[in-house]
Amino acid sequence: MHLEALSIFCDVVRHQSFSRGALANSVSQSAASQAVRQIERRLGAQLIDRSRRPWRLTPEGKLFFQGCQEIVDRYHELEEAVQRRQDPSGYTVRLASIYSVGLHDLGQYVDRFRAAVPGAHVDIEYMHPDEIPTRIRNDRSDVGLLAFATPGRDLAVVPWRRQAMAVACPPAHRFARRTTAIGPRELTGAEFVTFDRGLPVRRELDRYLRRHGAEVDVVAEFDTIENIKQAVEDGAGVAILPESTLRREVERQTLVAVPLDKPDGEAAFVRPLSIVHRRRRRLNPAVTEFIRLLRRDGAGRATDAPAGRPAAAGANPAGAYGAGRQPGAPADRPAADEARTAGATPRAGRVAPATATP
Amino acid sequence: MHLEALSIFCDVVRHQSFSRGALANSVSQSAASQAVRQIERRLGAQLIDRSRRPWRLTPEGKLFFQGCQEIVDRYHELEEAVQRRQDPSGYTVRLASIYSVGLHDLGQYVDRFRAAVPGAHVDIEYMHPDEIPTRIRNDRSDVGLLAFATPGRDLAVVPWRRQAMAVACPPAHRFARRTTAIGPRELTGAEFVTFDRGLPVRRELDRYLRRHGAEVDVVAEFDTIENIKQAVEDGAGVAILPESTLRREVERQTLVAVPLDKPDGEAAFVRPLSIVHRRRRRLNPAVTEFIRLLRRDGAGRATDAPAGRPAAAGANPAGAYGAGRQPGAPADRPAADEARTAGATPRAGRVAPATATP
DNA sequence: GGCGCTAAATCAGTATTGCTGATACTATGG
DNA sequence: CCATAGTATCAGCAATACTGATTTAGCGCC
Repeated sequence: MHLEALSIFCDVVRHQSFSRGALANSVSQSAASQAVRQIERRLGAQLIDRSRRPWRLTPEGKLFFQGCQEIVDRYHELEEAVQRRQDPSGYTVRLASIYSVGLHDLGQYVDRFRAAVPGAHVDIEYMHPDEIPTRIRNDRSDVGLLAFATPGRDLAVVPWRRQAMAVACPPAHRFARRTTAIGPRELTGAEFVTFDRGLPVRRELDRYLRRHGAEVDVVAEFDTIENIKQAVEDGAGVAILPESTLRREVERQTLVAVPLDKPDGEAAFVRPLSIVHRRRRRLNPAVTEFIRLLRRDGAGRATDAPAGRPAAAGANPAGAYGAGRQPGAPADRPAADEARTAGATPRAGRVAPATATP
Repeated sequence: MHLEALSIFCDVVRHQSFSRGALANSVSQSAASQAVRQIERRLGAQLIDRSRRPWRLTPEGKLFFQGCQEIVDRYHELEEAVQRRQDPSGYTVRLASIYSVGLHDLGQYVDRFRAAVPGAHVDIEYMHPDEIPTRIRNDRSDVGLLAFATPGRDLAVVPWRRQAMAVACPPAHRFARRTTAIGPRELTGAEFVTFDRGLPVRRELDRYLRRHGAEVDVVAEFDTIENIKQAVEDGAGVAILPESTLRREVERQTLVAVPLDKPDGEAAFVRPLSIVHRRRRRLNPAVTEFIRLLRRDGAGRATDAPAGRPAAAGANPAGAYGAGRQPGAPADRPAADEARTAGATPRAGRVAPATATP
C-alpha cells in the first residue's frame, strides 16, 4: 500500500471532496478517485458510500480514516525525526531565486542561516523564473524562491510570503498625490508598464485587471521588475508591482507607491512567493534547516506578510519540515470543517497595509 | 512511500539479513536491497552501515526502525479492524483443496465454520495441486489447501500443518514387523512406489532420499495418494506417505505404517500443508473468518502437528488475520534473535510419533 | 598476504502500476 | 425535465518495482 494513497484518502475525507483532496496532494482528480478505489479493493470494504450526494463515509470508512490519519502523521514525524538527527554542517544549500525577492531580505536570511549552522554553505544564484523549476528538477539547485509557482509530480511548493501589490508611478503623476488607496477600475485608460507575456505574474495581473473591469493601455513590457521600474521612472506610465520591491525608489523619491484598494470582500491582489524543492527525494539536512529558518522567521522581520496556509503543499514529502508545522494549523492540512476548505484561499493571508508616500 | 518497503526494511533489520528479510516478504534479495536503498535515498540518510560485516544499523537507522515497526503494525491492525467490522454472513468461501488433506478433518472444519458463521456458505472442490494456485490467482477460488506451496507475487502462503511421513507397506512386508522407526538408508534397494515426477512432493521426496544416500528402486509412479496406496496394498512395493492419510488402511489392516526415523539432528521429513490465498486484494469476511478458524484450531484436534512459525508468510497482507497472530510469536514475524532466523526451519514443528502397527 | 566463501550490490530487461487528460455517468437542484 | 457539479471510467503513456544473472566486497582461513 502506498502511503501517498492513504494521504490522498485522508485529504479527500477532510475536504469532503475528491477533487480538492487530489489538489491537496498535487495529483489529478482521476488519480485520487483511483487511489481511493484501490484502497477499497485491497481492503475488500466500501469506505465511501457514493450512492448519495454528497457522499458519506461508511462506518468502515470512518474507522479507517481515523487510523489512516494517525499512520500518515506518524510517518511524517518519523521522517522529520530522522532528518533532524543529521548534522547539517558540511552540506551546501544551492539556492535559485528570482531577482526580485529582495536582495536585502535574502541576505539577512543567509547571514542568519550561516550563523545558525556554522558548517554549512549557501550558494545563491539569481535567474529567470522559468529556469528555476527545471534546475530543481535536474538537481542543479536544492531550493528555489519563485512567484506563482505551481506544484507538480516531482516539485513541491511551500507558500512563503504574499507580497502586497501597489501602483508605482513617477512623483509627478496624478496618482502620486493620492492619499487613499487606488481601486483597480481607476487605472482604466492609464498608460501601463507591465511584465512580458508568458510570465506567470503577467497572466495573474491581466486576470486581476479584467476581473475588475480595468482596461489599461499597455505601453511597454519587460521581463524584470528592475526594467519596469526604470520605465516608470522615465515617465512611460504606471505599473503594478510588489510594494516591497519599490522601497528603495520610494526612499530616494524617484517613485511613488500607492496601495491598491481591495474591493468589497475580494482578496487583496498579492504576489505569492513560494519555496520550491524537489519532491521525491529527501533534501540534505542543511537544506531542510534552511527552509525551516525561512518559514519560521518569515513573520518576524519580513517586509511582506508571511504566507498563510499552503495551497497545495499538503502532500509534499516535506509536510514534515520539522518545525514547519504551524502552530494552530493541524499538520499542514485543513481540518474537516467547511470553513477551511474553500479551495486555495489562504487563511492567515492578511496583507500588510502598503506604505504609500505622496 | 510503499508500506511494503517499510515492512521489508523492518524484516531485514529483524533478521539481520537482506536475504532473509526478503524471504519473509516473498520477494527476491535484489528487491529487498533496492527497497532499503530507496528508503535511504528518499530520507537522504544512511540507515545501514554496510562498511563492516555483519552490517549494523546507523543511529538514524535505529530510530527509523522503531518508528517503522510501529507504523507497519498499526497499519495491519487497522486493516484487521476494518475487516472485523464486516459481516461475514452472505459471503461464500470457495475452497480448493488437494484430495489428500483428509476428508474427515476438513469436513469437521467446515461443519464448525458453518456453525460459527451461520449466514456463510462453503464450496469445497478437490483438484490437482497444480490447478490450485491458478484458480486462486484467477479468483475462481478464495482459499486453497496445498502441500509444498511456494509463495509468489500475488499468492500468499500461510503454513498450516506439517504431516509426518511414514513408510507404508503391506502387512506381509518385512518392514511390517519392525517395532522401531526406519532410517531412510534402510530403504536402499527396496521396491518403491512414489509420486509422479513433476509433483512438488516428488521432488522433495527424491531430495530427501538422496540426501540420506537411500537408493530406492522405483517401480511405479502415480499422481494421487489413493493410487499409491492401492499399489502398495497390491504388493508392488513400499511408499513414503503422510502418516495421517494411512489411518484408515491401518485400521482395516490392509497396510502398515512404520514411522520414519529422523537421523541425528536433522529435521524430520514432513509434508507441509499450507493455506494459500491471493495476496493483493483483500478477502471477503467469510474467507478471513474461515482461515482464522483453520489456523486457530489446527492444534486441538488435528491428526498432524500444526505448523510452526510461517516460513514466508511474513508480508502477506493477511499478516493481519485478526486472531491469526500466534501467541508468543510477535506478529507473525520472528524476533531478532538468531534462534528464530534459521531460514525456513520450523520452530514448533515437532512431529507427532507415528502410529506404527506391527 | 592471498584465497575462497558468503551475502549484498548492481545491472539489464520486463511486467506492473500509477498517472494524466478526455470522456461518460449520475445525484441533485432548478 | 434539464442543467450542473462532481465523480467514475478509459486508453495511453511514463515511471517503478521486480526478477535473475552477475559483480563486488568483507571476512575468516590458511
